[in-house]
Amino acid sequence: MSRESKLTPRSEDYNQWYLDVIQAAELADYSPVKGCMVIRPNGYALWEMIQRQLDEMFKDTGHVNAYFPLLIPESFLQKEAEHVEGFAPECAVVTHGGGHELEEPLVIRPTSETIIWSMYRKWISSHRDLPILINQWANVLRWEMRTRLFLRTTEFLWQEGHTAHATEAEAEAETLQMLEVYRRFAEDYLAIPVIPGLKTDREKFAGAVRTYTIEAMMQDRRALQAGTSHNLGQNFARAFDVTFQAEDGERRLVWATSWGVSTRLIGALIMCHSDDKGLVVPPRLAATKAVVVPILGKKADPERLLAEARKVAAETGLGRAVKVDDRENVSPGWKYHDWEQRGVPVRIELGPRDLEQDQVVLVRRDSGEKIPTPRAGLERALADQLEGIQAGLFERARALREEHSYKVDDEEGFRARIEAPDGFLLAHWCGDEACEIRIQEETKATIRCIPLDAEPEQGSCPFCGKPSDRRVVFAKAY
RNA sequence: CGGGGCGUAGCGCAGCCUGGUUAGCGCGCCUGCCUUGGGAGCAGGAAGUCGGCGGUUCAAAUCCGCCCGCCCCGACCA
Repeated sequence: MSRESKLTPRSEDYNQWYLDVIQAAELADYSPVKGCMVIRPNGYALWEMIQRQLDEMFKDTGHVNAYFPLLIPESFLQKEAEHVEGFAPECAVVTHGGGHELEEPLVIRPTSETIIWSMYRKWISSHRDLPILINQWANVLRWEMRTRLFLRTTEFLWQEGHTAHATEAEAEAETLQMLEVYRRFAEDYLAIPVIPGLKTDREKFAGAVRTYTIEAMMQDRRALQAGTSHNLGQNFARAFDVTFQAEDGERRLVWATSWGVSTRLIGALIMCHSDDKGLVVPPRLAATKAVVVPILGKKADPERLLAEARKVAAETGLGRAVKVDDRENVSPGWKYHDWEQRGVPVRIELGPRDLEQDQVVLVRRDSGEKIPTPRAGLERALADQLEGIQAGLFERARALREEHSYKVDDEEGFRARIEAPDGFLLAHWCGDEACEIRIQEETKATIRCIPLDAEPEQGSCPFCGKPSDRRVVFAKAY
């Protein structure tokens, strides 16, 4: 029996459980610098899968990748009023280089709008130069007061798309298109159901006209913003004087969007699917989709068993995504726990008895179900199980969200519901920021978004009683 | 920045209150034997600036002071 220390149960301390899962799966480690983290190979593999898929989706929608520099002249940040107000406090500033104090301090990018729009000014002169559809994969740095692995770290990896358009309508269409790309990615690959919606002015990006978001519910029923897409209007074009000559000969300001997702998605993935045994990775995102565990022992010729295990791996048709655990110094039971902690979707057991019966035993990470499977039909059976897991994880997460989404119509009901164990509160809101602030101060709940598919419905704000024509999503958030 | 907790071997901890030879324990690690269908067993072994600096003392992991770091909880944010 095990004498290993187990993970803190989710039910006991969700936050500690989250940290335990990360450690047990070797996803990340703390760096010597406060607030920064080292993304270990297992964690980086998840990021690579995210990158690979999203990059395809970006390119399918006409975008190209480029790279803009890490260092930005401090003055650039100050060109857009709201933007500077939003980011100045959390910027790290380089003041020295080459042993001398710099003439102008350089800010380490907290986001790249300013450096990019300073370049767009050079690149755009005619309507024929538009649209510009650029994305970049990069690191950014924000001096956060409080950090949490993956969810909020001082430095993080992300992608930021920055597009320039001739018309407002085109920019809005782009903003919504990318939100939809994010929604599809989150649901089809991360298996995380999300609510696409509009942020309130209070919650929107500093410098944006409108911010759209996809909001997800974690297993502790708190909300997590998983991606954002901004319609920047002409704010940055104005700040950096970026104009183009239209067909009619007139010079006009360019319309802009930006959109991004970050390594925070890995945090979402962990908090959405994992369990008391450790990480659970949706098959489509798993670099290792299956692992063959040979049951070595005296009952069968170990050499032969190992050779068969390797054959089984080949029979899965998974290529690099299947591993054979041929370690001889640890028991099969140890290996089971080891791979479960790492979230590998399917374990393939192969022992002497299986060998006799020309079969393997598939074990699902999500349910623990053991499925004896003939060798002959392995590839197909395994593919089916992987699909089943992918769909099952999404469905389970969706069910949890539905179960914990409540319509509330009065202040008392609102206050009662928002106390632990929380959930999404679908309530009317008058649209007044003062009311929004008051609700946050008194209940800790924020408006996560105004869902895009919200049906028009007459009602009244549960706090001030003023009329409202649609429900919004309130929740406690990460 | 406030509140709480913690710093002793790679990890988790005991020892500290009541100072006293070579600072312990579990896991992990190394070697060998033996095992292997849910975290095996035996034997041997390596591994420590006790977070740092200063003070008290014949003597400090232990008492006192200052400092540093990290984690968790809150206010800001993706």
